[in-house]
Amino acid sequence: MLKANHHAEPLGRREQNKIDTRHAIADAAFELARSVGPGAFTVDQIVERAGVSRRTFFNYFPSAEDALTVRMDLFIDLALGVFEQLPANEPLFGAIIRAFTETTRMEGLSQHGELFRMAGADPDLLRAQLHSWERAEARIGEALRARLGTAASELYLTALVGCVMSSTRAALRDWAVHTPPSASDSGKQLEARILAALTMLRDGFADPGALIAPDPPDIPARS
Amino acid sequence: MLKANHHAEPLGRREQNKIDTRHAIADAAFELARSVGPGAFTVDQIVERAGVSRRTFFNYFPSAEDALTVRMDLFIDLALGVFEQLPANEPLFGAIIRAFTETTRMEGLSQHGELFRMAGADPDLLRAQLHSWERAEARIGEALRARLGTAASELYLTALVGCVMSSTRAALRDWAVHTPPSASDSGKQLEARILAALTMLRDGFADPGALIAPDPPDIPARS
DNA sequence: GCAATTTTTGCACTCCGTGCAACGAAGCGT
DNA sequence: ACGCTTCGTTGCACGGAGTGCAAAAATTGC
Repeated sequence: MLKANHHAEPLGRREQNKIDTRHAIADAAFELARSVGPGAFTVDQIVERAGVSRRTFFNYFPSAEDALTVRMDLFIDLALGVFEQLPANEPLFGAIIRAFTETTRMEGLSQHGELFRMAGADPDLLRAQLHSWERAEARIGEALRARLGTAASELYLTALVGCVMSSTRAALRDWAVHTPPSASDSGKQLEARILAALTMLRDGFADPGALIAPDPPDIPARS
Repeated sequence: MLKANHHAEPLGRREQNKIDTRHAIADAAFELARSVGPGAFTVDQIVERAGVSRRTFFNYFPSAEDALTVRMDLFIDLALGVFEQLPANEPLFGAIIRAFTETTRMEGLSQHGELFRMAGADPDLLRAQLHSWERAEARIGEALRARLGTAASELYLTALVGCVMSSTRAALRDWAVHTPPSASDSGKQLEARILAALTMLRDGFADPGALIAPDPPDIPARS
Protein backbone atom coordinates (compact mmCIF):
# COMPACT_ATOMS: atom_id res chain seq x y z
CA MET A 1 0.00 0.00 0.00
CA LEU A 2 2.73 2.39 0.92
CA LYS A 3 5.60 2.95 -1.42
CA ALA A 4 8.91 1.34 -0.73
CA ASN A 5 12.01 3.47 -0.89
CA HIS A 6 13.63 3.83 -4.27
CA HIS A 7 17.28 4.25 -3.51
CA ALA A 8 18.34 0.62 -3.55
CA GLU A 9 20.77 1.06 -0.70
CA PRO A 10 21.87 -2.08 1.09
CA LEU A 11 19.55 -2.06 4.09
CA GLY A 12 20.21 -4.41 6.98
CA ARG A 13 17.53 -6.57 8.53
CA ARG A 14 17.15 -4.11 11.38
CA GLU A 15 16.45 -1.13 9.17
CA GLN A 16 14.19 -3.03 6.85
CA ASN A 17 12.16 -4.57 9.66
CA LYS A 18 11.59 -1.18 11.20
CA ILE A 19 10.37 0.24 7.92
CA ASP A 20 8.09 -2.75 7.41
CA THR A 21 6.64 -2.46 10.89
CA ARG A 22 6.09 1.24 10.45
CA HIS A 23 4.26 0.71 7.20
CA ALA A 24 2.26 -2.20 8.56
CA ILE A 25 1.01 0.01 11.36
CA ALA A 26 0.31 2.92 9.05
CA ASP A 27 -1.61 0.71 6.65
CA ALA A 28 -3.62 -0.90 9.41
CA ALA A 29 -4.54 2.52 10.77
CA PHE A 30 -5.53 3.81 7.36
CA GLU A 31 -7.73 0.83 6.58
CA LEU A 32 -9.41 1.16 9.94
CA ALA A 33 -10.00 4.87 9.51
CA ARG A 34 -11.50 4.11 6.14
CA SER A 35 -13.87 1.45 7.36
CA VAL A 36 -15.06 2.71 10.73
CA GLY A 37 -14.22 6.39 10.38
CA PRO A 38 -11.54 8.57 11.96
CA GLY A 39 -11.43 8.66 15.73
CA ALA A 40 -13.74 5.66 15.94
CA PHE A 41 -11.09 3.03 16.59
CA THR A 42 -8.57 2.24 19.28
CA VAL A 43 -4.86 1.57 19.28
CA ASP A 44 -5.60 -2.03 20.22
CA GLN A 45 -7.52 -2.50 17.00
CA ILE A 46 -4.64 -1.08 14.99
CA VAL A 47 -2.03 -3.32 16.54
CA GLU A 48 -4.20 -6.38 16.12
CA ARG A 49 -4.40 -5.72 12.38
CA ALA A 50 -0.75 -4.82 12.11
CA GLY A 51 0.40 -7.84 14.09
CA VAL A 52 2.49 -6.01 16.63
CA SER A 53 2.15 -5.39 20.33
CA ARG A 54 0.48 -2.38 21.79
CA ARG A 55 3.74 -1.25 23.30
CA THR A 56 5.49 -1.42 19.95
CA PHE A 57 2.90 0.87 18.43
CA PHE A 58 3.87 3.57 20.88
CA ASN A 59 7.51 3.01 20.04
CA TYR A 60 6.65 4.22 16.55
CA PHE A 61 3.88 6.74 17.00
CA PRO A 62 2.82 8.93 19.92
CA SER A 63 -0.86 8.57 19.07
CA ALA A 64 -3.23 6.71 16.78
CA GLU A 65 -3.69 9.76 14.58
CA ASP A 66 0.00 10.10 13.93
CA ALA A 67 -0.03 6.78 12.14
CA LEU A 68 -2.21 8.51 9.55
CA THR A 69 0.37 11.14 8.69
CA VAL A 70 2.98 8.76 7.35
CA ARG A 71 1.64 9.20 3.83
CA MET A 72 2.19 12.93 3.86
CA ASP A 73 5.72 12.49 5.17
CA LEU A 74 6.47 10.10 2.33
CA PHE A 75 4.94 12.49 -0.20
CA ILE A 76 7.26 15.20 1.02
CA ASP A 77 10.18 12.79 0.74
CA LEU A 78 9.40 12.26 -2.91
CA ALA A 79 8.69 15.91 -3.65
CA LEU A 80 11.94 17.03 -2.09
CA GLY A 81 13.80 14.43 -4.09
CA VAL A 82 12.30 15.82 -7.27
CA PHE A 83 12.91 19.40 -6.24
CA GLU A 84 16.59 18.84 -5.65
CA GLN A 85 17.01 17.42 -9.13
CA LEU A 86 15.57 20.48 -10.87
CA PRO A 87 18.05 22.87 -12.51
CA ALA A 88 19.14 25.60 -10.15
CA ASN A 89 18.44 28.35 -12.65
CA GLU A 90 14.76 27.52 -12.97
CA PRO A 91 12.49 30.27 -11.58
CA LEU A 92 11.59 29.60 -7.98
CA PHE A 93 7.83 29.28 -8.18
CA GLY A 94 8.13 27.32 -11.37
CA ALA A 95 10.42 24.84 -9.67
CA ILE A 96 8.09 24.49 -6.71
CA ILE A 97 5.09 23.92 -8.93
CA ARG A 98 6.96 21.45 -11.10
CA ALA A 99 8.23 19.51 -8.10
CA PHE A 100 4.67 19.20 -6.98
CA THR A 101 3.18 18.15 -10.31
CA GLU A 102 5.95 15.64 -10.98
CA THR A 103 5.38 14.07 -7.59
CA THR A 104 1.64 13.78 -8.05
CA ARG A 105 2.35 12.02 -11.31
CA MET A 106 4.09 9.32 -9.29
CA GLU A 107 1.93 9.15 -6.24
CA GLY A 108 -1.48 10.52 -7.02
CA LEU A 109 -3.47 12.62 -4.62
CA SER A 110 -6.59 10.63 -3.92
CA GLN A 111 -5.46 9.19 -0.58
CA HIS A 112 -4.26 12.57 0.56
CA GLY A 113 -7.60 14.05 -0.30
CA GLU A 114 -9.34 11.24 1.50
CA LEU A 115 -7.32 11.84 4.65
CA PHE A 116 -7.92 15.55 4.40
CA ARG A 117 -11.65 14.93 4.31
CA MET A 118 -11.43 12.66 7.34
CA ALA A 119 -9.75 15.43 9.30
CA GLY A 120 -12.92 17.46 8.99
CA ALA A 121 -14.68 14.89 11.15
CA ASP A 122 -12.08 14.38 13.86
CA PRO A 123 -10.27 17.19 15.69
CA ASP A 124 -7.43 14.96 16.81
CA LEU A 125 -6.73 13.84 13.29
CA LEU A 126 -6.87 17.45 12.16
CA ARG A 127 -4.28 18.39 14.72
CA ALA A 128 -2.01 15.54 13.75
CA GLN A 129 -2.25 16.64 10.14
CA LEU A 130 -1.58 20.27 10.96
CA HIS A 131 1.49 19.10 12.83
CA SER A 132 2.50 17.08 9.83
CA TRP A 133 2.21 20.13 7.59
CA GLU A 134 4.33 22.00 10.07
CA ARG A 135 7.08 19.39 9.87
CA ALA A 136 6.83 19.45 6.10
CA GLU A 137 7.24 23.21 6.12
CA ALA A 138 10.47 22.91 8.07
CA ARG A 139 11.87 20.33 5.70
CA ILE A 140 10.89 22.27 2.59
CA GLY A 141 12.41 25.35 4.16
CA GLU A 142 15.76 23.59 4.34
CA ALA A 143 15.52 22.56 0.71
CA LEU A 144 14.75 26.12 -0.31
CA ARG A 145 17.62 27.38 1.77
CA ALA A 146 19.95 25.04 -0.09
CA ARG A 147 18.68 26.44 -3.37
CA LEU A 148 18.52 30.13 -2.54
CA GLY A 149 21.69 30.33 -0.51
CA THR A 150 22.26 32.96 2.14
CA ALA A 151 20.92 35.80 0.01
CA ALA A 152 17.36 35.18 1.15
CA SER A 153 16.54 36.25 4.68
CA GLU A 154 15.26 33.72 7.15
CA LEU A 155 11.96 35.54 7.35
CA TYR A 156 11.53 35.66 3.60
CA LEU A 157 12.22 31.99 3.33
CA THR A 158 9.91 30.75 6.04
CA ALA A 159 7.13 33.11 5.04
CA LEU A 160 7.38 31.94 1.46
CA VAL A 161 7.28 28.29 2.38
CA GLY A 162 4.41 28.90 4.76
CA CYS A 163 2.44 30.62 2.02
CA VAL A 164 3.08 27.81 -0.42
CA MET A 165 1.76 25.31 2.09
CA SER A 166 -1.17 27.51 3.04
CA SER A 167 -2.17 27.97 -0.56
CA THR A 168 -2.00 24.25 -1.10
CA ARG A 169 -4.17 23.66 1.90
CA ALA A 170 -6.66 26.24 0.72
CA ALA A 171 -6.84 24.33 -2.56
CA LEU A 172 -7.49 21.12 -0.63
CA ARG A 173 -10.30 22.75 1.31
CA ASP A 174 -11.88 24.12 -1.80
CA TRP A 175 -11.58 20.75 -3.46
CA ALA A 176 -13.02 18.89 -0.48
CA VAL A 177 -16.06 21.16 -0.49
CA HIS A 178 -16.76 21.30 -4.20
CA THR A 179 -15.71 17.92 -5.52
CA PRO A 180 -17.79 14.94 -4.46
CA PRO A 181 -15.74 11.96 -3.27
CA SER A 182 -17.12 9.91 -6.12
CA ALA A 183 -15.96 12.23 -8.90
CA SER A 184 -13.90 10.36 -11.47
CA ASP A 185 -11.59 13.28 -12.22
CA SER A 186 -11.17 13.95 -8.52
CA GLY A 187 -7.40 13.91 -8.65
CA LYS A 188 -7.25 16.24 -11.63
CA GLN A 189 -9.66 18.63 -9.97
CA LEU A 190 -7.44 18.81 -6.94
CA GLU A 191 -4.28 19.29 -8.92
CA ALA A 192 -5.86 22.09 -10.92
CA ARG A 193 -6.87 23.89 -7.75
CA ILE A 194 -3.43 23.61 -6.22
CA LEU A 195 -1.90 25.02 -9.37
CA ALA A 196 -4.39 27.87 -9.37
CA ALA A 197 -3.64 28.69 -5.74
CA LEU A 198 0.12 28.65 -6.23
CA THR A 199 -0.23 30.82 -9.29
CA MET A 200 -2.27 33.35 -7.32
CA LEU A 201 0.41 33.41 -4.68
CA ARG A 202 3.14 33.91 -7.25
CA ASP A 203 1.24 36.86 -8.68
CA GLY A 204 0.66 38.50 -5.31
CA PHE A 205 -3.08 37.87 -5.06
CA ALA A 206 -3.67 40.48 -7.71
CA ASP A 207 -6.83 38.96 -9.16
CA PRO A 208 -9.53 38.26 -6.57
CA GLY A 209 -11.82 36.76 -9.17
CA ALA A 210 -9.48 33.98 -10.24
CA LEU A 211 -11.67 30.93 -10.60
CA ILE A 212 -11.01 27.34 -11.42
CA ALA A 213 -11.07 26.75 -15.13
CA PRO A 214 -12.59 23.47 -16.37
CA ASP A 215 -9.15 22.40 -17.58
CA PRO A 216 -5.94 23.05 -15.65
CA PRO A 217 -4.75 26.61 -16.26
CA ASP A 218 -1.44 26.96 -18.03
CA ILE A 219 1.10 28.93 -16.13
CA PRO A 220 2.74 31.86 -17.86
CA ALA A 221 6.33 32.12 -16.68
CA ARG A 222 7.40 34.66 -14.12
CA SER A 223 9.41 34.94 -10.88
CA MET B 1 -5.41 38.88 33.55
CA LEU B 2 -7.65 38.30 30.60
CA LYS B 3 -9.57 41.15 29.13
CA ALA B 4 -13.23 41.53 29.94
CA ASN B 5 -15.64 42.11 27.12
CA HIS B 6 -16.15 45.70 26.07
CA HIS B 7 -19.69 45.77 24.82
CA ALA B 8 -21.52 46.53 28.05
CA GLU B 9 -24.42 44.31 27.18
CA PRO B 10 -26.66 43.24 30.05
CA LEU B 11 -25.24 39.83 30.81
CA GLY B 12 -27.15 37.52 33.10
CA ARG B 13 -25.53 35.71 35.98
CA ARG B 14 -25.40 32.54 33.95
CA GLU B 15 -23.45 34.05 31.08
CA GLN B 16 -21.15 36.01 33.33
CA ASN B 17 -20.34 33.02 35.52
CA LYS B 18 -19.41 30.98 32.50
CA ILE B 19 -17.09 33.65 31.23
CA ASP B 20 -15.50 33.98 34.65
CA THR B 21 -15.00 30.26 34.99
CA ARG B 22 -13.51 30.06 31.53
CA HIS B 23 -11.06 32.81 32.28
CA ALA B 24 -10.22 31.41 35.70
CA ILE B 25 -9.28 28.12 34.08
CA ALA B 26 -7.34 29.79 31.29
CA ASP B 27 -5.42 31.94 33.75
CA ALA B 28 -4.63 29.02 36.02
CA ALA B 29 -3.35 27.03 33.06
CA PHE B 30 -1.22 29.90 31.82
CA GLU B 31 0.34 30.53 35.21
CA LEU B 32 1.12 26.86 35.57
CA ALA B 33 2.63 26.64 32.11
CA ARG B 34 4.76 29.64 32.98
CA SER B 35 6.04 28.25 36.25
CA VAL B 36 6.57 24.56 35.59
CA GLY B 37 6.72 24.59 31.79
CA PRO B 38 4.27 23.41 29.12
CA GLY B 39 3.21 19.81 29.29
CA ALA B 40 4.63 19.44 32.79
CA PHE B 41 1.37 19.81 34.68
CA THR B 42 -1.89 17.91 34.96
CA VAL B 43 -5.51 18.89 34.66
CA ASP B 44 -5.90 18.30 38.38
CA GLN B 45 -3.37 21.00 39.11
CA ILE B 46 -5.20 23.44 36.87
CA VAL B 47 -8.59 22.87 38.45
CA GLU B 48 -7.15 23.16 41.94
CA ARG B 49 -5.82 26.62 41.09
CA ALA B 50 -8.96 27.63 39.26
CA GLY B 51 -11.25 26.40 42.01
CA VAL B 52 -13.45 24.21 39.87
CA SER B 53 -13.96 20.49 39.61
CA ARG B 54 -12.09 18.27 37.25
CA ARG B 55 -15.29 17.46 35.44
CA THR B 56 -16.06 21.12 34.92
CA PHE B 57 -12.71 21.65 33.27
CA PHE B 58 -13.64 19.17 30.59
CA ASN B 59 -16.94 20.93 30.13
CA TYR B 60 -14.94 23.91 28.92
CA PHE B 61 -11.88 22.46 27.24
CA PRO B 62 -11.16 19.10 25.64
CA SER B 63 -7.56 19.12 26.87
CA ALA B 64 -5.18 21.01 29.11
CA GLU B 65 -3.46 22.61 26.13
CA ASP B 66 -6.66 24.05 24.80
CA ALA B 67 -6.95 26.22 27.87
CA LEU B 68 -3.82 27.96 26.58
CA THR B 69 -5.39 29.02 23.30
CA VAL B 70 -8.04 31.26 24.83
CA ARG B 71 -5.78 34.26 24.47
CA MET B 72 -5.42 33.85 20.76
CA ASP B 73 -9.16 33.47 20.35
CA LEU B 74 -9.71 36.71 22.24
CA PHE B 75 -7.05 38.45 20.15
CA ILE B 76 -8.91 37.45 17.02
CA ASP B 77 -12.14 38.73 18.55
CA LEU B 78 -10.57 42.13 19.00
CA ALA B 79 -8.84 42.17 15.63
CA LEU B 80 -12.04 41.28 13.80
CA GLY B 81 -13.87 44.00 15.67
CA VAL B 82 -11.30 46.51 14.49
CA PHE B 83 -11.29 45.18 10.96
CA GLU B 84 -15.02 45.55 10.58
CA GLN B 85 -14.85 49.20 11.57
CA LEU B 86 -12.33 50.09 8.88
CA PRO B 87 -13.63 51.94 5.80
CA ALA B 88 -14.63 49.53 3.07
CA ASN B 89 -12.69 51.40 0.40
CA GLU B 90 -9.34 50.96 2.16
CA PRO B 91 -6.95 48.73 0.20
CA LEU B 92 -7.22 45.12 1.36
CA PHE B 93 -3.71 44.48 2.62
CA GLY B 94 -3.61 47.88 4.20
CA ALA B 95 -6.78 47.14 6.12
CA ILE B 96 -5.46 43.79 7.29
CA ILE B 97 -2.22 45.31 8.46
CA ARG B 98 -3.97 48.17 10.19
CA ALA B 99 -6.42 45.87 11.95
CA PHE B 100 -3.44 43.98 13.27
CA THR B 101 -1.42 46.98 14.43
CA GLU B 102 -4.43 48.62 16.07
CA THR B 103 -5.16 45.43 17.96
CA THR B 104 -1.60 45.04 19.19
CA ARG B 105 -1.82 48.60 20.45
CA MET B 106 -4.61 47.45 22.76
CA GLU B 107 -3.41 44.02 23.70
CA GLY B 108 0.29 43.78 23.23
CA LEU B 109 2.03 40.70 21.90
CA SER B 110 4.29 39.57 24.70
CA GLN B 111 2.03 36.83 26.02
CA HIS B 112 1.39 35.53 22.54
CA GLY B 113 5.10 35.39 21.93
CA GLU B 114 5.59 33.62 25.22
CA LEU B 115 3.02 30.99 24.36
CA PHE B 116 4.51 30.56 20.90
CA ARG B 117 7.88 29.87 22.47
CA MET B 118 6.35 27.33 24.81
CA ALA B 119 4.90 25.46 21.86
CA GLY B 120 8.42 24.73 20.71
CA ALA B 121 8.92 22.59 23.79
CA ASP B 122 5.64 20.66 23.81
CA PRO B 123 4.12 18.95 20.77
CA ASP B 124 0.64 18.85 22.27
CA LEU B 125 0.65 22.56 22.90
CA LEU B 126 1.92 23.11 19.38
CA ARG B 127 -0.96 21.12 17.99
CA ALA B 128 -3.49 22.99 20.07
CA GLN B 129 -2.06 26.25 18.80
CA LEU B 130 -2.05 25.12 15.20
CA HIS B 131 -5.69 24.20 15.65
CA SER B 132 -6.33 27.61 17.11
CA TRP B 133 -4.76 29.28 14.08
CA GLU B 134 -6.96 27.12 11.92
CA ARG B 135 -10.09 28.32 13.68
CA ALA B 136 -8.84 31.88 13.42
CA GLU B 137 -8.34 31.41 9.69
CA ALA B 138 -11.94 30.36 9.28
CA ARG B 139 -13.25 33.32 11.22
CA ILE B 140 -11.06 35.80 9.38
CA GLY B 141 -12.15 34.24 6.13
CA GLU B 142 -15.75 35.08 6.97
CA ALA B 143 -14.83 38.66 7.74
CA LEU B 144 -13.01 38.98 4.44
CA ARG B 145 -15.94 37.47 2.63
CA ALA B 146 -18.17 40.13 4.13
CA ARG B 147 -15.80 42.81 2.85
CA LEU B 148 -14.99 41.46 -0.58
CA GLY B 149 -18.45 40.21 -1.46
CA THR B 150 -19.06 37.46 -3.95
CA ALA B 151 -16.57 38.79 -6.48
CA ALA B 152 -13.69 36.93 -4.87
CA SER B 153 -13.60 33.20 -5.42
CA GLU B 154 -13.65 30.87 -2.46
CA LEU B 155 -10.18 29.65 -3.34
CA TYR B 156 -8.77 33.14 -3.63
CA LEU B 157 -10.20 34.07 -0.28
CA THR B 158 -9.06 31.09 1.72
CA ALA B 159 -5.63 31.08 0.11
CA LEU B 160 -5.19 34.74 0.89
CA VAL B 161 -6.21 34.34 4.52
CA GLY B 162 -4.01 31.29 4.85
CA CYS B 163 -1.04 33.22 3.51
CA VAL B 164 -1.66 36.10 5.87
CA MET B 165 -1.68 33.73 8.79
CA SER B 166 1.34 31.82 7.52
CA SER B 167 3.34 34.98 7.07
CA THR B 168 2.43 36.06 10.56
CA ARG B 169 3.54 32.73 11.91
CA ALA B 170 6.78 32.95 10.00
CA ALA B 171 7.37 36.30 11.65
CA LEU B 172 6.71 34.74 15.05
CA ARG B 173 9.21 31.98 14.36
CA ASP B 174 11.84 34.43 13.22
CA TRP B 175 11.20 36.56 16.28
CA ALA B 176 11.33 33.61 18.67
CA VAL B 177 14.70 32.59 17.28
CA HIS B 178 16.37 35.97 17.06
CA THR B 179 14.93 37.95 19.92
CA PRO B 180 15.91 36.87 23.43
CA PRO B 181 12.98 36.60 25.84
CA SER B 182 14.54 39.29 27.98
CA ALA B 183 14.72 41.93 25.26
CA SER B 184 13.04 45.15 26.31
CA ASP B 185 11.74 46.02 22.85
CA SER B 186 10.54 42.46 22.36
CA GLY B 187 7.03 43.48 21.41
CA LYS B 188 8.23 46.07 18.89
CA GLN B 189 10.60 43.56 17.35
CA LEU B 190 7.78 41.15 16.81
CA GLU B 191 5.45 43.73 15.38
CA ALA B 192 8.12 44.88 12.94
CA ARG B 193 8.66 41.35 11.72
CA ILE B 194 4.98 40.73 11.19
CA LEU B 195 4.69 43.93 9.20
CA ALA B 196 7.69 42.95 7.11
CA ALA B 197 6.24 39.53 6.38
CA LEU B 198 2.83 40.88 5.41
CA THR B 199 4.49 43.43 3.18
CA MET B 200 6.46 40.72 1.41
CA LEU B 201 3.27 38.80 0.86
CA ARG B 202 1.51 41.85 -0.53
CA ASP B 203 4.35 42.37 -2.96
CA GLY B 204 4.40 38.78 -4.16
CA PHE B 205 7.69 37.73 -2.57
CA ALA B 206 9.54 39.80 -5.12
CA ASP B 207 12.54 40.64 -2.94
CA PRO B 208 14.24 37.63 -1.36
CA GLY B 209 16.71 39.80 0.51
CA ALA B 210 14.12 41.74 2.47
CA LEU B 211 15.55 41.95 5.95
CA ILE B 212 14.33 43.38 9.18
CA ALA B 213 15.29 47.00 9.53
CA PRO B 214 16.25 48.18 13.06
CA ASP B 215 13.12 50.32 13.11
CA PRO B 216 9.76 49.21 11.72
CA PRO B 217 9.66 49.61 7.94
CA ASP B 218 7.09 52.03 6.61
CA ILE B 219 4.68 50.55 4.15
CA PRO B 220 4.32 52.21 0.77
CA ALA B 221 0.71 51.89 -0.35
CA ARG B 222 -0.39 49.33 -2.92
CA SER B 223 -3.07 46.69 -3.46
C1' DG C 1 28.38 -20.39 17.87
C1' DC C 2 28.87 -16.65 21.12
C1' DA C 3 28.70 -12.09 22.96
C1' DA C 4 27.12 -7.41 22.18
C1' DT C 5 23.59 -4.53 20.54
C1' DT C 6 19.04 -3.32 19.23
C1' DT C 7 14.16 -4.07 19.07
C1' DT C 8 9.91 -6.14 20.81
C1' DT C 9 6.99 -7.28 24.35
C1' DG C 10 4.36 -7.64 28.78
C1' DC C 11 3.34 -5.42 32.94
C1' DA C 12 2.05 -1.86 35.90
C1' DC C 13 0.89 2.62 36.68
C1' DT C 14 -0.86 7.49 36.07
C1' DC C 15 -3.55 10.50 33.67
C1' DC C 16 -7.02 11.61 30.15
C1' DG C 17 -11.65 12.17 28.53
C1' DT C 18 -16.66 11.09 28.83
C1' DG C 19 -21.46 9.20 29.99
C1' DC C 20 -24.52 9.47 33.63
C1' DA C 21 -27.24 10.93 37.39
C1' DA C 22 -27.67 13.78 41.42
C1' DC C 23 -27.12 18.24 43.10
C1' DG C 24 -27.17 23.40 43.18
C1' DA C 25 -27.72 27.94 41.36
C1' DA C 26 -29.96 31.23 38.22
C1' DG C 27 -34.16 32.69 35.72
C1' DC C 28 -39.27 33.37 35.77
C1' DG C 29 -44.06 33.68 36.58
C1' DT C 30 -47.24 34.36 40.26
C1' DA D 1 -40.96 34.96 48.68
C1' DC D 2 -42.44 30.75 46.67
C1' DG D 3 -42.28 27.00 43.65
C1' DC D 4 -41.11 25.53 39.01
C1' DT D 5 -38.13 25.17 35.18
C1' DT D 6 -33.82 25.43 33.10
C1' DC D 7 -29.10 25.19 32.98
C1' DG D 8 -24.48 24.55 34.84
C1' DT D 9 -21.59 21.94 38.31
C1' DT D 10 -20.01 18.00 40.57
C1' DG D 11 -18.79 13.18 41.83
C1' DC D 12 -18.45 8.64 40.26
C1' DA D 13 -17.09 5.12 37.38
C1' DC D 14 -15.11 3.23 33.42
C1' DG D 15 -12.35 2.41 29.14
C1' DG D 16 -8.57 3.98 26.77
C1' DA D 17 -4.10 6.64 26.16
C1' DG D 18 0.68 6.95 26.90
C1' DT D 19 5.15 5.67 29.47
C1' DG D 20 8.99 3.64 32.49
C1' DC D 21 11.02 -0.59 33.27
C1' DA D 22 12.98 -5.04 32.82
C1' DA D 23 12.79 -9.48 30.59
C1' DA D 24 12.75 -11.84 26.13
C1' DA D 25 13.63 -12.16 21.22
C1' DA D 26 15.95 -10.84 17.06
C1' DT D 27 20.03 -9.01 14.49
C1' DT D 28 24.87 -8.02 14.06
C1' DG D 29 29.81 -8.59 14.32
C1' DC D 30 33.42 -11.60 15.49
